[in-house]
Amino acid sequence: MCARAAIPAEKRLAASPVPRTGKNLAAFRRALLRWYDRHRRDLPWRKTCDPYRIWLSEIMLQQTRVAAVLEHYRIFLERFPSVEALAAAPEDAVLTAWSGLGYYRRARMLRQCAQELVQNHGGRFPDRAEALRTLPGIGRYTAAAIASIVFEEPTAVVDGNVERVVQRLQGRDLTDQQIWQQAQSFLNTSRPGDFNQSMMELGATVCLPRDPKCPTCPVRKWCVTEQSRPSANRTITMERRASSPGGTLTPSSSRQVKKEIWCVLNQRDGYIRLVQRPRDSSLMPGMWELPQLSRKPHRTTPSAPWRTFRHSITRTDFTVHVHAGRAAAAKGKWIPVASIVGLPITGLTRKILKAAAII
DNA sequence: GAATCGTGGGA
DNA sequence: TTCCCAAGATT
Repeated sequence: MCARAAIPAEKRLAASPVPRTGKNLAAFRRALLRWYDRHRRDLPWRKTCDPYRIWLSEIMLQQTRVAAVLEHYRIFLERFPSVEALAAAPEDAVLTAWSGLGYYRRARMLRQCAQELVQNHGGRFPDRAEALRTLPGIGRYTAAAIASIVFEEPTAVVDGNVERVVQRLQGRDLTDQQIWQQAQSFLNTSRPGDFNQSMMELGATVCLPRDPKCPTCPVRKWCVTEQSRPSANRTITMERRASSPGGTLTPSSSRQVKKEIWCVLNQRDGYIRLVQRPRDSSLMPGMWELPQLSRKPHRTTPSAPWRTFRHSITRTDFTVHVHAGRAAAAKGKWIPVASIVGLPITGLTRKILKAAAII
């Protein structure tokens, strides 16, 4: 738990109507926090109260699994140990450290935010969610997460986990507004940061989307969904809310588009041929990748691809044939292999170069 | 409000 | 293999 900041009394005492008695509510909070204290995962951003590190973890974790974040988090902090270091860095350096994590706009806004903090806030983070919310890349969730975890502001977070947990507890569909309201009413205002994390942790490790582990759930006795389950051996999965008001579970289940592409892994004398995506591209702008062929090669040597990868980007499933050798690659630049580590390359490129033992 | 933005892993 | 995602924010 991090140091408490001075929070106005009216906010601390703000009470929303809840469908439980005060006694039940207190027991619910106690049970969840007790479970969190005993079972929470040991994660690096849970060992610090440094707002810079908490902020970085929250941005990296947006739509991204913990396992994918861990290594990037460590390396990013080595490279940019402070807001000042990040603010002073070239954008490409930040993108390089972000390479492979995806959603690269997060990295650019992270740097913009750092610059704004240095220029307008003396390099310090605002301690209230309302103020944090105005910074680049910080939305409603992230603002509340930083404010509650770092500064102990009693404000609830709602992410995908919390949404699912609240819906299950209630056993019915709620609008976004109702979910935020419910989360706020559940909040333990003595330990808001820990309580928020306990709700998310529950969703991430117990109240899973498809196969919730109800028998081990610390708050099952307050859960309408669990109570209505016909048998402990059966699992209830989240039903889709395709067209319900406030429905946010699954955004249009458009099926994946399949595409086949060919690219060239062209090496010579310690150099490799790479091309930079347009700076104004909506997809991975300014990042480097292997030169692509417009269509399947049929007269090249060798004609068979060196290797084939599968890689999905947003809604497109790519089958990527990588051809090795000296195929003419008019586009791109010769890049020294040794300098690739300092270049923002796409996740696919990283995957291929690793498979080729180049990086 | 809907569309968009990456990736790797598990069921 | 295929599908579904995971600690959202922006436009």
